Amino acid sequence: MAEAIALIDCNDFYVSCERVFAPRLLGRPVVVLSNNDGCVISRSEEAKRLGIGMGAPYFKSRRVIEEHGVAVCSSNYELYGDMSRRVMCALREFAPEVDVYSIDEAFIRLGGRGGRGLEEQGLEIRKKVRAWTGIPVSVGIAPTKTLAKLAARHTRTETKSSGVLDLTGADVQEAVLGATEVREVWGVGPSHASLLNEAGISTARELRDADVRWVRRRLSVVAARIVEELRGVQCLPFEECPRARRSVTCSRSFGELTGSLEDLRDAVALYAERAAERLRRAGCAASVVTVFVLTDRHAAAPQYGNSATYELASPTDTTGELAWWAQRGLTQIYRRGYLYKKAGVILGGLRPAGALSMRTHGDEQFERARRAMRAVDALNRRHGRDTVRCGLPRAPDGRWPTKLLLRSPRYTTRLDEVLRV
DNA sequence: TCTGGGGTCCTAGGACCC
DNA sequence: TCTGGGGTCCTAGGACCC
Repeated sequence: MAEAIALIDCNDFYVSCERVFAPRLLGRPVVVLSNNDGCVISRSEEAKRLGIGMGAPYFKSRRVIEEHGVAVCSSNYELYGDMSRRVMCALREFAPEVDVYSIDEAFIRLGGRGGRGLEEQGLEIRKKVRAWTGIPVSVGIAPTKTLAKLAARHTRTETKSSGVLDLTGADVQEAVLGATEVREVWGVGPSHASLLNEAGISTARELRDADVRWVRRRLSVVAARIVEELRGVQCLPFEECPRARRSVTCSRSFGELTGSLEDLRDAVALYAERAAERLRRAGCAASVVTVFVLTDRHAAAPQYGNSATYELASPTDTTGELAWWAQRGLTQIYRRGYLYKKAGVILGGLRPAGALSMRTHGDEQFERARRAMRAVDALNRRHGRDTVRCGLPRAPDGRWPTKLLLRSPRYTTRLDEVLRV
């Protein structure tokens, strides 16, 4: 049996995570909101049927949510991240190499295993992941990643479906591609979809059969690769090892607007700290620091947005140094008289932190700072985030605790929040 | 009143070089 | 009359993903 690629896609992932620990949410419409309870970012099937849009502002769906008694959860990324790790662990039982694509999706390779068919293997994966983690998944099986994505999506939207679709056969490919709109193809966004539609290409099958040179010219090389992938030619490699990160961002919209530099300083200090923590967890050091501020683009008030970027003489992974540059940038770009909605810190020029020993050698101050970071990280890992903080924040948790009024307990990662029976 | 956060890659155009 | 040709690097902005 020829090798095939399977995409395992968790259904309505954030909602499903909430349901694992709160069975009262089963069978009823549920949505999960973004930070500040701003947008709907995950919906149960029941909620989708009520017409609640993906990414739609919460306040716009509020009426339908109240009318139909939709359960509403603030996002709980600690829980989702941990559940994701469990799902990926389960998948490793089926294939040694798992290509983790996002928090709720992964590719694995499927071959002939003891003569069992691909669909049968897909059903077993689905059953086991469900049993071990409580998360329902869809499985798409095909010769390429793009076709596997298409298969998983198709089986999820079909009303009578086993949750598994084997798209390796020519006939089933023909039928499914013909029934899939081009804008549903992975990598085709709204802009490319309307361009393709104008050219008379409206289904995935028509895109597959389009002139690849024309697609290359009018869209991009990425789009040309999609065409090849739809034809069954592998262009997107299976990635056994996670690719090296290129940047780390920490940014937030504020619960309320502010015009004060002091407020922005607090926010930027917190974001720099968070970004630096993530940087160290990834085992990286950064040599480029960017800080940005933005006003509320939805407001009628005067708009302003700016950023400052610094290239560091030598890379670092210490919070103090990174935060210093972020503050310096903030001083540069801050303008009085505007009401700010959002700020953020981006760390770039990433490289493995191991190479820092070059710099450490002979730089005692830097060496001390790095030892301090290791100690701080260890304490925070052991006793919970923000047990130790860097610098002197005005408020223990920043000025704007992100609004998370409806967040569920972090069942799997906080001892004081475990499920009580 | 109320619109998230974190990423990647590609392209076009300008600056600059020989 | 008649203005080369080819290359690299950088950046901003666009498009897409979840």
